Amino acid sequence: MNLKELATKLGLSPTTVSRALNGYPEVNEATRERVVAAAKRHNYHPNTRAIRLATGRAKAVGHVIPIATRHEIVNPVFADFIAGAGETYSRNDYDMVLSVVPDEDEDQTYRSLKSKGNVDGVIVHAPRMNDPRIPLLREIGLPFVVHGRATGTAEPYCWLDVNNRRAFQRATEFLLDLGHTRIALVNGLEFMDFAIRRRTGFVDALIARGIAPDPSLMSSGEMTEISGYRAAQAMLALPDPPTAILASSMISGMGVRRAVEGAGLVVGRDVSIIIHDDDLSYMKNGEDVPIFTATRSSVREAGRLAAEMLLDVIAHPEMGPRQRLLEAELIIGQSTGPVIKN
Amino acid sequence: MNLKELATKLGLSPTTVSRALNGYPEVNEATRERVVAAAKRHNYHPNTRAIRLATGRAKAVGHVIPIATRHEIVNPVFADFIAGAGETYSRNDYDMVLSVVPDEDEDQTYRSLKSKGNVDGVIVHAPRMNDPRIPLLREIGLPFVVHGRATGTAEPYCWLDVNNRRAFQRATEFLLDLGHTRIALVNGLEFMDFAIRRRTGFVDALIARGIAPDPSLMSSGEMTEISGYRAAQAMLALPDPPTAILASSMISGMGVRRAVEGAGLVVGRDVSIIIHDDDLSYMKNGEDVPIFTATRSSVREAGRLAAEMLLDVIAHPEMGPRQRLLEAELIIGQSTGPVIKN
DNA sequence: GAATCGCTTCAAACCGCTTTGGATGCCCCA
DNA sequence: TGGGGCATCCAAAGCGGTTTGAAGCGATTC
Repeated sequence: MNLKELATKLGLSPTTVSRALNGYPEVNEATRERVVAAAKRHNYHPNTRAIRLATGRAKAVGHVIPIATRHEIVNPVFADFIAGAGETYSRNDYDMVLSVVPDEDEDQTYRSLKSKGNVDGVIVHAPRMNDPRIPLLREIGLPFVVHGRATGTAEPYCWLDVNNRRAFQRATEFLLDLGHTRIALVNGLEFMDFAIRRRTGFVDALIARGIAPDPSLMSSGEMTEISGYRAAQAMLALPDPPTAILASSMISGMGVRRAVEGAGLVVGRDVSIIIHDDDLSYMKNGEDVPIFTATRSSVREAGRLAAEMLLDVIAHPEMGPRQRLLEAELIIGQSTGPVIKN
Repeated sequence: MNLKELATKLGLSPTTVSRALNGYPEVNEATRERVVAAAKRHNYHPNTRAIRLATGRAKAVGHVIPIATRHEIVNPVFADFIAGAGETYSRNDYDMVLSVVPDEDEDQTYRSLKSKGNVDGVIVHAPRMNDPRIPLLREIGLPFVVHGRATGTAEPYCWLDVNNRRAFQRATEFLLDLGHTRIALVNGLEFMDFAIRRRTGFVDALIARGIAPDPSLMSSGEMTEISGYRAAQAMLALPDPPTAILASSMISGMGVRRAVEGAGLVVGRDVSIIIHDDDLSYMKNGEDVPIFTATRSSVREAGRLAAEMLLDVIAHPEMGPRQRLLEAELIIGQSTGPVIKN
């Protein structure tokens, strides 16, 4: 069943039927009801391909996933973000198209997405310092929203980010207030923008209390269990080991916990741990793992909001770049406690 | 730059230009080269929306992700599968569209995907027994490939699956050969088809050796760390605890390991563990976690192959349902050893 | 009673490509 | 020398919607 057939069946022109279904004002209310009823009865759904050609809009949004950087993208955080964004798209009748490409093709993928008209906009994932994708997308004129920020980019652009600096600053202050002075950071890869900001927050908080950051208590690596384990294990073997550790994710935090327990120490008593909790839907802090003190910010919610922002940018590009900074909450769990004096 | 403009610039008709670019034989080779060169020079890319309308094909494949079942779908296994399938789509110039919908809307989503013409086919994820999606998709005539199988479905359909039964049977036999007789299964949710098959393989192997399966050594639940931990912990507390445990995933296997170590036992000596390893790209057995003995089958490769199968079905529907059964390999790691006699 | 106006409706153009059904020119052979 | 065959190329008709410009018509206005 297509428009023309439906129109014939109703004894109306395609024009009127189209307008009736799309809520245009210049059609008689009685006619509209007749049309809507017939559409439902005949199970008529306008052909998306035709709509797209006629309107010149794709009604679709792209997410480009480079695959050589194997750890940072195909990961649970990404899956949750996608799930959140997908909810927004479904609600707004947009398609979400994922492009999985070798990362040397990423540029070309954006260009062809634009010139072939597959999508109306894209979400940029995992920004790095001076991320080249931002000037590229501006140049080719493809609307975009960055999940995170890219330090070093001069021109304003759309982004949605968690206040990573502030979150880690607060977490560090919380540990300092508990009397800890030997505090370690098990960070993500520090070419990622979020990791840079987290370290900044951590360092700032220490300096504000007159504590010089100790390089041997700061590590950077992939946010895996083993990576967290190794970093923590090495630090705990130092002559002057940390009494508190900040981990950049729940996964690496689990590695940290294993290292602590493996050293015969008790989490929350001998060593405090604070993690950053992305509130992953398949691995809840306190439900799927024993509860950690954490800076929490739902990455799924971030996906929802970033998608909303993108749809808004697509609908109203004239309104200029939007930005939004989400604050993480500090959840007090059982993995932290006052420093033990001896 | 569109077809008409390019044709004008070349002094040719759109017909000829289109044919030249699409490799049709009825165009002079010299002309074709001229056209191809001009297309490249002007960076011409045919508009996807127009192609789709004109050809009546979507050049896109759908993956429907229901969201209420929070654990089973938005999980790392799914992300890896998607990544694999996405590679295939990119190579074949197909779009991958993800629909994230509340699971009560799943039926309606398939129907509208079909009638609105957004996709040419879909992949069905996480099949259950007598899965209603299979008759539905057949009814509405949307080509599909199931990742896994649905026990109870009479009519033949396309699927790609790992031989879960055989894999768990072999793993169990391996443990039996090491002298274990108290072997436990920490399975996934048993309304999922793959979990049913794994249990079957496990039970069959025991019975073949004259061992009656002990219900208290068989658990079923979500494949999370904590779930594996709890199940193993309970089993180890039994009067006659297992000396070997089969875990349905690496994640739950890590929980099992933690329970074993927490009970003061040594993995691979006091208690053997075998996991099923989906060969996840962000969490490699032996690289990101200490090496487990495992039944291994790459879910990412499964994604690649399932996508290829689907594209093939779309291109040649007349060739009927295809099926493909992948065998898992048995990887001998350090988490298994002969039973200790006492 | 003619001109005007708002409310409805429609015919036709258009989006940018593919594809059908010729048309043209040229060579070859009877 | 005329007709058939082949190699090229093109005009025009879709694909299934949206959108522009205009028309029909009863009511209102002067």
